[in-house]
Amino acid sequence: MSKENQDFFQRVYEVVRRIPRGRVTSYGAIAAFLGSKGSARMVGWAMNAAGGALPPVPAHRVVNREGMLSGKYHFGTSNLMQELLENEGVRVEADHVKDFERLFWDPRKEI
DNA sequence: GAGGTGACTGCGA
DNA sequence: CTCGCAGCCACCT
Repeated sequence: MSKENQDFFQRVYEVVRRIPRGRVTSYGAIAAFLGSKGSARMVGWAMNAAGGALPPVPAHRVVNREGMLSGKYHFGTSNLMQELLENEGVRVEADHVKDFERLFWDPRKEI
């Protein structure tokens, strides 16, 4: 783990923690905001490592570009991610965020 | 040291 | 319209 990697992870966490309650964003949007445009996978990996991060990172607010809960199987249980979202007022149907375009939070515009 | 994998995305067939 | 492929980069075997 190099120093820059840690920094990258920290930046990802910082952005994710700024996502307002009841809103969502995409891996690609975060990657683009951090300057690693084509590295959406790294954002996903950062979420994988976010499990033990403090303060906690609301990884459930990060979905893929279609609003699909692609990472739900990385949570404790497969339905935990959806429950967390619905608990915040985000409607989820068939693993898809409803009104995704309306709930989408773009760090490039909001920060 | 080399090859495979993946919480993604965009483009071409 | 759906399906497949290449690019991306850190981690795991």
